[in-house]
Amino acid sequence: MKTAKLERLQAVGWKVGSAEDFLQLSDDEARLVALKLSLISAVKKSRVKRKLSQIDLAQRMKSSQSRIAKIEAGDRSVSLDLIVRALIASGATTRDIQAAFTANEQMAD
Amino acid sequence: MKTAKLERLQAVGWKVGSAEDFLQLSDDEARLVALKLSLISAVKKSRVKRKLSQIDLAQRMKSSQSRIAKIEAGDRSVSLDLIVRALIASGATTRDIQAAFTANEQMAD
DNA sequence: TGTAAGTATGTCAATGTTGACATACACTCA
DNA sequence: TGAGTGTATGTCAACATTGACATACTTACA
Repeated sequence: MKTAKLERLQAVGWKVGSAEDFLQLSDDEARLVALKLSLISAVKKSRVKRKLSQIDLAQRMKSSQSRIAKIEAGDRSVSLDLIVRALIASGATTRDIQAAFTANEQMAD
Repeated sequence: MKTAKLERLQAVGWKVGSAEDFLQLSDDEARLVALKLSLISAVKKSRVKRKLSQIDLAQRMKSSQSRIAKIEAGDRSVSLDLIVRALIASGATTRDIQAAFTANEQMAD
């Protein structure tokens, strides 16, 4: 983005926007979505690997079976926070989490 | 947790709870907090490295300067979602994000 | 000193996320 | 068939998070 004439305008503000901004935002958004998907599949993989039912996992993280189902279904009412909490509660190691990110790298861009 | 006499009781429910549950929850909580802190410091590192002001970064992710400040201050009104968005928007590579997790591994357990 | 750029903190209405619950669906076993 | 176990989906009041704004603090530079 050209920072020429805009510098004075944006001052304290910041709502400038441009096609480039939009494109980058789309790209970033895509990266975030891909990351979420990777972590989601890691949750299910980790849970099943440890032979935990959705109810078991829900107990472990003081949540409910329906929430776990929504996590694994990729319901949009589920935050990244909750996904990572589920991943940790499912017994996933830090290495497992990193692996999910690695898988994500292949999907991104 | 012993699944003996409880099996019948929990049935559809799942609010059983125990000292072990509590301890594990604390541990999981600690892991999540440590992870957040790692990502937060990665955000600031990445932003500064690329010579972006908080306003610059805010523009990139359609947020506001005050939110970026709160992210970096570890304000508890900030979600993991927003931290990761900031990390991505700051230009951090997937490798950078992984590095943040690696740093976290040293802090965990 | 002053002024400009960057950062920090408090507030709040709008929006997003949560556990909980009901209920439906899928599958296995007897 | 029916009972048991596990999973999926819709709903909602309570609670959490958001961008936006005002304003204060901090440096650096002249």
